[in-house]
Amino acid sequence: MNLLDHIIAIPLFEGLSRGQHEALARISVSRSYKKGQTIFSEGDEGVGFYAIISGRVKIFKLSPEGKEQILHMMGAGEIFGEVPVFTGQEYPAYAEAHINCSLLFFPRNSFIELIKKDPSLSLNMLALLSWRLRRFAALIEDLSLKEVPGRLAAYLLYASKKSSNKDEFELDISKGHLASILGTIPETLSRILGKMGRQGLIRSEGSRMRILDRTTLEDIATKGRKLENI
Amino acid sequence: MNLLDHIIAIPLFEGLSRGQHEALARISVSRSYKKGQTIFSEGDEGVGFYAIISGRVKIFKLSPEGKEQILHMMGAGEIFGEVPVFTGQEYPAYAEAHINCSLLFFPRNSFIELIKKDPSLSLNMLALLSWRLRRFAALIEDLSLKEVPGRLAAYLLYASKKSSNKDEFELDISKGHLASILGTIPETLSRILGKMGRQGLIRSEGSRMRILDRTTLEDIATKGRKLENI
DNA sequence: TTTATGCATTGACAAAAGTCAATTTTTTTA
DNA sequence: TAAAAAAATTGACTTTTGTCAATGCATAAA
Repeated sequence: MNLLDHIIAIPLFEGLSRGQHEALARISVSRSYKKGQTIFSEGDEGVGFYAIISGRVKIFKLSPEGKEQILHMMGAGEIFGEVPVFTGQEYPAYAEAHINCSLLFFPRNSFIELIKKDPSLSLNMLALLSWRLRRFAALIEDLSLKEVPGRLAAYLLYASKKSSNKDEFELDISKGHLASILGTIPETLSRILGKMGRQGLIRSEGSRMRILDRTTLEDIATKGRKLENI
Repeated sequence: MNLLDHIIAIPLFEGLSRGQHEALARISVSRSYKKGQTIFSEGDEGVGFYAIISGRVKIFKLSPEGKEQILHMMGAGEIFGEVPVFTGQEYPAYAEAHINCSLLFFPRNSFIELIKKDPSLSLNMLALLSWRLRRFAALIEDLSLKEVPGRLAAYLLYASKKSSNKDEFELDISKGHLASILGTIPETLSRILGKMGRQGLIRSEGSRMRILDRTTLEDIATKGRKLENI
């Protein structure tokens, strides 16, 4: 697959003209990262943003003690590092290759030039940022208004919907990472998964999950219903 | 002050031409809200966004039990409700007049027309959304990686910086609202303020706050240092 | 002034989540 | 395949935060 095809496959650039795609191809830079490699750190100068051609990228914050809160796990076609492109400041979080990654880098200045000439490109970008704000608002709501079982139930329902909408699915991240996404620690996650299993809500074998009682999970996720203490 | 002057005073529209300001004036609609009145609810169709001419607006999420998490408290010159303008969906949170408000409403379709003709307007909008993302990322970090004393210390330092950067300042919201902003409840906030007072970090008399030991507060806010148990 | 009304504070207690350490399981790689 | 490393689980315990109820305090209305 050549560069232009990769660019056309990025949803952010959907609906743009051939000429716009070519202009984007001209300013983009291909970069590869090995699993575990840092792409940028919080506080680094925001010199441009990235699109994922293949691989997965973890975006996260770190506490002083080293605990991480994952903000996103991103996959092919997704964009990250775009915030400082428009505020002209540092990256607000860390980005790390979760597996080997092939990325396209778009330098800030060239991209701003392009967008100035091109309102349709900026409308796509506005939609992307708005989407992200919506997801962040939901995450803030979860973190502050729900307890861990509620956040986990919401995640499981979301994950099952995302992967074919069947009751049985495979977690595509480790449980340690899931704990971080939920804003908790592996021990707590493990205990709650255990409780949910004992109550017949789910079956969890390694990364293989099966939802057994969707209704109760939904009540826990959205109505704040509690888990029994078994 | 007339409509055009109000529009010129909105930071989002900074740097735009006279003609652009006039176009914005033409599509805008003046609206007033009394203290406590709902401006929109989560789930309402996103028909446009608002700018605050005067007053304060509370943007918040509600848990099933009715507990609220404040996402923003906004004041004159600020913009809210812009997310569904670009994603074309519902408002993702509630907006309520915190005191009597005078607002300008910008209908979605007219605004999109304007932005399509005008890259500089969209660059301003992109910067605004990016700023907001940055703030949300910081809030997520606080909620998931810091305990309540850390979040409170960060808030106090921020509030003192915002209001003249002196050690003494006035809280411009009630303590109940502050608790919600910090993702906790008034009782917990009250206890932690008490502890901080007894340890000589702050003096809190009603809404009048004085910072006595900035260094320790900073350690609590950023390094996860703990409060003594007094 | 007196009486409401809403907000803030305090105490006793309960629940939720985190820490630390030990152990088991899984995955990696030598 | 075996050994080593990483990840997940479990138990005992602590800390943090929330709940409920009572009380105090201030502001505003009668």
